[in-house]
Amino acid sequence: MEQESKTMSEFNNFFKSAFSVDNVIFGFDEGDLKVLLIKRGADPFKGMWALPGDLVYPNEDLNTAAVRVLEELTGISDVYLEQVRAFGAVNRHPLGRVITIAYFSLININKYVVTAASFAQKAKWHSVSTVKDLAFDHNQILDACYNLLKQRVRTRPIGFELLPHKFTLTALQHLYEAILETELDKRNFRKKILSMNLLIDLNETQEGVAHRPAKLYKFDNDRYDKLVQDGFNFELKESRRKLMAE
Amino acid sequence: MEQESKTMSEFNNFFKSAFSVDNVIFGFDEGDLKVLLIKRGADPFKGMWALPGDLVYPNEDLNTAAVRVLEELTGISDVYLEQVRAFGAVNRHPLGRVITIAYFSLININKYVVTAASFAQKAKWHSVSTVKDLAFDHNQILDACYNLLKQRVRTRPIGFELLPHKFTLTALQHLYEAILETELDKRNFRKKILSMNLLIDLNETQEGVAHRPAKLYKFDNDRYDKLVQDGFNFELKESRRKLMAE
DNA sequence: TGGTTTTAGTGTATTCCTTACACCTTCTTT
DNA sequence: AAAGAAGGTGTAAGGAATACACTAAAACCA
Repeated sequence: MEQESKTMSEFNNFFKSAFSVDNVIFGFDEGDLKVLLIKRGADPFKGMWALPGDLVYPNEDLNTAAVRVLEELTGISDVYLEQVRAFGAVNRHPLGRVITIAYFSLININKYVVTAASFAQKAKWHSVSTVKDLAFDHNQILDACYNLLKQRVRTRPIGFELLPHKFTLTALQHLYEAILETELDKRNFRKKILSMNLLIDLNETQEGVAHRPAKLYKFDNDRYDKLVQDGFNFELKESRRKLMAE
Repeated sequence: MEQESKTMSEFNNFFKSAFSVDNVIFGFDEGDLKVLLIKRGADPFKGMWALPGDLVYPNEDLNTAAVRVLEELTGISDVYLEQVRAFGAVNRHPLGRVITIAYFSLININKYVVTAASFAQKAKWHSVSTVKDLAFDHNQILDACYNLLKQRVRTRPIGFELLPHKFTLTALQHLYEAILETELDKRNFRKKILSMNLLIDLNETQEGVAHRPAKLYKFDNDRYDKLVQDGFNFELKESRRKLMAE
């Protein structure tokens, strides 16, 4: 939303009420969950970091707009993308009534290419854990998206979307640990993940590491599709806290 | 949304783009999950059943609008209400671009009073399982809300919102069975529910039933609030299907 | 009034999943 | 060839989910 390239009169065309999409684009790098933010070059909130977004064109579906925002900024399409919810507090936008539909998407950070749009908008990856003081209500939006991601990652095998095509089990575990902000037991994690039969052993190993190289796996899309049709429920439990006790 | 009492010129004020809320109001009666629908008295979709909704006023928060729709129609406020998501397909509204934010709410059907608004709009409870051919994209919205309800009811103790203040364990079980469209084992259900210590035994029994009267319980709000603060996770499992086998 | 009807209410054994936990293997580096 | 670093593996114990059947309490009726 709130794209700065629009003139004020174009902007006014969308009012009295306008709607936008904002996209929380997650990536994973250096053992850390990242989010792609852009630095605002114009008021309101000039100079502050914000979620990438845009007003929705009159003849454009919401999902299409979210995909467009992602594609223009990153050059990537065909990724995991899900609507979270609408944010519509009356005063969330200083220039008028704008509600925004929040999306989150998961991309393999290595596929990210700096596009003209992302260059112009000074896009940069930030660690989710340290983000603060975003423009508009974007902190609130980020929180909501991150919470949904935490839930999704437990109940659907979407973590893979954040990794390269080929990955090691340790990388996968680190990803889950970063997202869930918890430590997982190596043996139990592997047992659980492998028991789902959603990984294909590529019979390849890492190269160029200064230790025993790990086996590489890829995600089994075909098998996943079959399981989804059947009502499959991926579930990953956190270490159980004892809460029922009085 | 799409309230018929607006004149065409008032309606036009909201366009080019307008947004509305639609509210899926669930109730429980006669062992059956119900949804409150209104019969449209004007085009578009004149004569068809639709979800209650309205355009959002320029200075009104989305949640406020959803509460207002519920209150005007039913006379009830202060109930469980949650946003589901936005629906914004370009052609979802025949008169122009209108996106809608879907909410669902849970009410005790006995508290429902026929208001002037609900009378004028011919509001009526329908069994969720038999609803079809709603106006606009309202079937799709109902489906999404029902799916979220199924999920919520497993992970949060919100079922109580649909029952009278005092209820029996059998009534509670029937409610869960209706929502989840599955049968539950009586003993296991009671064990699970009671082990959460979220019910207060009122030391009262049913009256006027032609069989052994059941004990009455009420929901323990205070204890629930404490548990929520602590990150409590209510969980109700379905009978486990064997899905991992190849 | 006693028998019939109807729903309420209760316990246990089995199975399966979750958890906790430590050592050997394989590769690189020096 | 020894040290360093991460990879990879199995088992026992505890706890939750499941399956399952009879007795208890009230109203109704003959």
